[in-house]
Formats: sequence, C-alpha cells, structure tokens
Amino acid sequence: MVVREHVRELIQGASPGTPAPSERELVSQFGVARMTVRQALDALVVEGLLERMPGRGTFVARPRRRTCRLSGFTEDMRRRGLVAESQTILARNEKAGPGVARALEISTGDSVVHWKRLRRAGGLVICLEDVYLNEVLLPGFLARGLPTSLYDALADRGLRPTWAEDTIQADAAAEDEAELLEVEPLCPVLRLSRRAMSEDRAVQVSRSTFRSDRFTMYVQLGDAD
Amino acid sequence: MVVREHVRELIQGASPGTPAPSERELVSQFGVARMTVRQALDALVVEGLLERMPGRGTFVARPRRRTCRLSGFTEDMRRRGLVAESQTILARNEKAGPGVARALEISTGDSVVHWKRLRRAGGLVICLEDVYLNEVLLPGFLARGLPTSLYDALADRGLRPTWAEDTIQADAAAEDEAELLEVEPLCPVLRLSRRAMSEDRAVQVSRSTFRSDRFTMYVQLGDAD
DNA sequence: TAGTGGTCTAGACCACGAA
DNA sequence: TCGTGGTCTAGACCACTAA
Repeated sequence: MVVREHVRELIQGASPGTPAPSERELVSQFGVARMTVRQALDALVVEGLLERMPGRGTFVARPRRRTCRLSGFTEDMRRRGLVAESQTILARNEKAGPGVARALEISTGDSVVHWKRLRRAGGLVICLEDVYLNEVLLPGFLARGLPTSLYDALADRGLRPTWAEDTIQADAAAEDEAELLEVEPLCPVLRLSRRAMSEDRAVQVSRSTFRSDRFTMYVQLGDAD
Repeated sequence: MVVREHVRELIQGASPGTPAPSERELVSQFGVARMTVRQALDALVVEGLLERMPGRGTFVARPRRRTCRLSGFTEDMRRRGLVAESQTILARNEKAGPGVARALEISTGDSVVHWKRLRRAGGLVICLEDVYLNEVLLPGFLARGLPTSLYDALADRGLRPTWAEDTIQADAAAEDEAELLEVEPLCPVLRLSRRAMSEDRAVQVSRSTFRSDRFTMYVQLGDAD
C-alpha cells in the first residue's frame, strides 16, 4: 500500500509519458520484494494512471477519455452554470401500468411514485418531466418531502443511477405541453425517455419533453471497453 | 497463460455466482506456484469475468452492464435489422474552416474531406449527413472510392472511432433539407452533431439531420468507471 | 550489453467467512 | 476451526529495447 501511494503522489500532476521509477529502483528504495512493487504498480495501471512498456519502462499514462457521469436535470443544468428549479404538477403513488412495470422490472399494479414537474433553469422553462420511481425500493418516498434533485435524493438512499438507456426523438409539441412549455403548439420539442438502473435494480423511468430552443443534449459515447 | 485459459473455459457459460476453483486447488492441479495462479485469476477479474470475495472464494461475476459500442449510421441501422443505403450528394476535398478545424484539432486551411450523403434504410429516407474527415490522417481517402460504411472504412485504416461527443437538438426542417428528406418545411427534425476520436486523434466531425418520424436515437449511458 | 518489464517459484503470515 | 483470498519474501530466467 505504501509503495502504491508513494508512486501515486510522485506521478500526480506529471505529464503523460513521464517515466515512473523502475521496479527494481523501488525495490531497493523500499527494501521490499519485487512482486510487491509489481502489485503496487499493477493497481495503478488498472486505475489508468500508469502504462507499462516492456523493455522500456513504466510511464505516466495519458488520462483515459471518459464518458461523462450519468446525471439528471439538476446536475445537467449545474454543469451549464445554471440553477435548476422545478414546479411540481403532480406527485402521488400509483399502481404501475404494464409499460412502467416492465421498464421498472416489477409487476403490473405494484406501487410506483409518479412525479410530474415543470422544470426551469435560469428562470426559463426548459422541460416537462414525468418520472416514475420504483416505490418498492423507495418506501415512503413522497412522505419525506419532495427533493429538488431527484438523483441526489436517490443517492441519499444508496440508489443513485449508474447506468441508463435513453431514447431520444424530435417531435411537435402537443397542445397541453405547449401551454406549459410556453410555446406554440406544433413547435419542435425534444423527447427523452430514460430507464435508469442503480447496480442491477431498475429505479427510475421518465419521459421528458424539452423546448428545442432552450435545450441541447450533450452525450459522450464509447471508450467503455 | 495456460491456467488463465483453462479457468476461462471452465467458467464460460456458467451463471453468475458459480464458484470458481480455489487458488490452492489450481496450484495443486497445475503444479504451479500460487502467485502464478493469482496472476491468472487477476487477469480474469480485470476482464470482469470473475469476482473475488475475501474469505469466501472466487466466483463468476455477473456481466457488467455496458454502454453500447460507438457506431455510425450503417451499423446503427443494421442493429435495427435494416440495410443502410446512401446517395452521395457531394464528396470533395476542401480547406477546413475555423469550426471544422477546431473540432478536428487541425489548422484552418488544412485539407479535409467533405462528404454529404442522403441516407436511407429499408428504402426510406432517414437522414441527411454532412461529414468532415481529417484528411491528414486519411491521405487519398476519396481516391480509393467511396465506401458504404464510413466507420468500416476508418476501421480498415486503423482509425475506427472509439469515443465521440454528440450534441443533439430538435429543430424545424429548413426548406432545402425538407425537400431532400421528403417532408414539409418546418417539420420537426433531430439534429445530431458528432465529433469522433480514434484514440487521441480527432478523425471525424459530422452534422446529421434526421426525419423525426423515422428515427429514434438510442443511447446507453454510464457504468464507465 | 545493460536495464526494463513479464513470468515464475516455494514458501510464509494475515484477516475474514462459514460452520 | 478450516478454507478462502490478500499480501509478502528473495530469489530466478526470459524477451525486449536502447545505446
């Protein structure tokens, strides 16, 4: 452990390609067996901090490109430097219909939280969001009061989504949506359906409708191998 | 290596949670040192095939949820069971403008391939795509004839994109787009801008405009840590 | 040729989980 | 208590890279 942390501090902030101390160098420096040093370095290699080059040495790796962390509306807006607000239109327990039940991997009729919000950022209406939560995993969710950030609230219960599948479509605003979103009917909107999982449990499914003039979705893909 | 492959075959197809042979069991079975066995198992753990549980044993891991592989139009349609076709509208070398140059991390005026296509699947018009390729990385790209699948062509040159950032927006179709896409002007369309990298090299940047009635985008997010 | 990482040996003691 | 994985020792030989 001590070797690993020593090397971690050594290379922290070093630019990619900088050589790390060689294994034998660390052996004599710490008076430790080579296998021990190797395991320490292996851990850093797995973390993506070091790269081994057989015959040449061990070097600081270039940081791996990441696919950005799964986030909800609040965090998404915060990343854009905006403060998210929301106006609850509906919040109640319901019996899951067949579609929601399948998405949440529960049975039709099981209890779900249905929460509908109009979401603003920087004071401007951005989207209309219908979210269904797996109430089995979140007993008494509504009783504890409505949070601002759903994902924060889920995180508090150890259920922050770590994986999601989204389907995204352009469409024309329906009349009721248009009124809430303060646009003309038939204006283009972006529809986003999400099914979010925390570990292996389906936690949340949602449908959001975004004003196209105020929202651009951004995703990073790949490099997950 | 032989231990690793032996265990890999043993557990292949086994359901998650199945115990793998213990380390000491493999030691006596192969007449090999325990460190050797551990390294073999470590490799499989990193691959996500095994999980260690200290004090309990080593078990077949549940397959990690993946974010789907980065793909282009051809592959995307193939996943939906459709054959992608394309009609080239324009294909030539150009000097990069400032926007494209920045996205491709080259200098303004550097040579880029500009390729504009109308893309169909199952015989139906789906989208209009403008792609710019980093010609510095792809000398003589156009001279070799136009491929059907851009990503396959890039893969042949060892430049298959492994990471991309996409921005997605809903919009109303412009007149010229509407005509090519065979819809009415102002119909909702989905706009997708992509900047795609192969390792650390910016290879491709594109803008696509999809008919909203014929295309739903699907993405999987997260679990990349 | 000297130095590097890759692989391997034949032991050892520890903390932890299950019975 | 017994078996498990986690960590460690003090060496060894190999293939590869660079000078």
